[in-house]
Amino acid sequence: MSRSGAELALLLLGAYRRMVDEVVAGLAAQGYPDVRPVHDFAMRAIADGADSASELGRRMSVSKQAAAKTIAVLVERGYVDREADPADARRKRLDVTPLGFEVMRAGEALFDELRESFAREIGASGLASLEAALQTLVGDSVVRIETPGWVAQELD
Amino acid sequence: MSRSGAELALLLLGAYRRMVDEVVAGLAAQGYPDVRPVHDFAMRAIADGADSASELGRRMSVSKQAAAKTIAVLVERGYVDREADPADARRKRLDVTPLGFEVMRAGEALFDELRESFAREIGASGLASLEAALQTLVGDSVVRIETPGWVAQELD
DNA sequence: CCATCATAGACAACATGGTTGTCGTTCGGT
DNA sequence: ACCGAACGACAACCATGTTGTCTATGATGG
Repeated sequence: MSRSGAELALLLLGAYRRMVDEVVAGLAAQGYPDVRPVHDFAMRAIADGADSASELGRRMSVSKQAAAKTIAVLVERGYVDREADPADARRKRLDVTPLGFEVMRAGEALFDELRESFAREIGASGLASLEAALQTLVGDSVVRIETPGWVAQELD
Repeated sequence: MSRSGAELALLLLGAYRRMVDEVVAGLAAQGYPDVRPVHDFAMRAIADGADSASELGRRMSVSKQAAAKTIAVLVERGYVDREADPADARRKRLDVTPLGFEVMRAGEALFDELRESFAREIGASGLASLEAALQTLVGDSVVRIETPGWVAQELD
C-alpha cells in the first residue's frame, strides 16, 4: 500500500471541502451571503418539524444554547420565523420562511450540479462505487443524522 | 440518480470524521490527550522545515497569529520547542521535540490501521478505486497542502 | 552609511460556533 | 396543589480563526 492513512483522511476532507466551498460560493453569488452548511442543516431540521430550539439541538446533537445561537442568525437573516407558541408559553415556535426555502432549494441544486460534475469526472459507475464505499465505511451514522426520531443524547 | 449531492457531502464528511475521531480517541487512550488534527499537521510542517510562526502560517494558509496560537499550545504540551534564533533576533526557532515525534508516529500508525480496516471492509481494490476517485475529484489541492515550496498567499 | 522598506512576532479586539452552569417561567403528572 | 421536568434566556468560557497595530530587527539600495 503506497498511500498512508493520513493522506486518505486528507482526500476525504478535501473532497468535502471542495463541495461545501463551491456551494457556499455559489449561494453567495446568488445573493445569499455567508450561508454555512450548519445553517442549511438547521433549516432542514426546522422544516422537518424541529419547531423549538431544544428540539433542534437534540436533532443536531448540539446543546440547546448552541442551537439557539444558530437560530438567532437564521432569524436575523429572515430565513426562519420565530413567534410565541400559543399552546405552550415556554416555547417559541420556529418556521422556515419562503426566503429560507429559497436558500434550501438553491443549495440543493448546487450540490446536485456538483455531484453531476463529479459523475462527468469519474464516470457514473465510478461515482456509484464511491458512494457505496463511503456508505459502507460510515455505516449508519449519516442515516442517524437524518433520523426523525432522534435518539436524545446526554446534552442538557 | 437516487442519491442527492448533499448526501454525498455528508458521506465524505462522515468518513473523514470517523477517521479523525478514532485517531483522536486512540491518541487520547495512549496518553496524548486533546491532540487535534491541526496539531499533527502543524508538527509535520515544523518537522518539515517551517521553523518560524510566520512560515508555519504560510504553509498552513492561516495568519501568522493563528499559527502562533497553535504553536503556543504545542509548546505548552512539550511537543514543540521554541528558542531564540541566533542568526535573526526577530525569529524564534521551532523544533519538534522527541515527545512530539512520538505523537506523530502514534497518529500515523492509527491512521494506517484505520485505512487497513477500511481495506478489510470494502476490499483492497475498493479502497484503491475510492482513493483514485477522490484524488481525481480533489485535483491537486491535497498536493498543494504538502508542497514544501508553498505559494505564499495574501495573508499578512 | 544610512534611510527606507519588509519581516517576525507580540498584543488586542473581535467573530464563529461550540461548551457549562444558572435561573425564572411554565407545563404536567401524581 | 405540588414538584419535577422542560423551555428559553443569560453569562462565562474555550478553541480557532480573523484584522489591525505596534516594536524590533533585518535587508537593500542610493
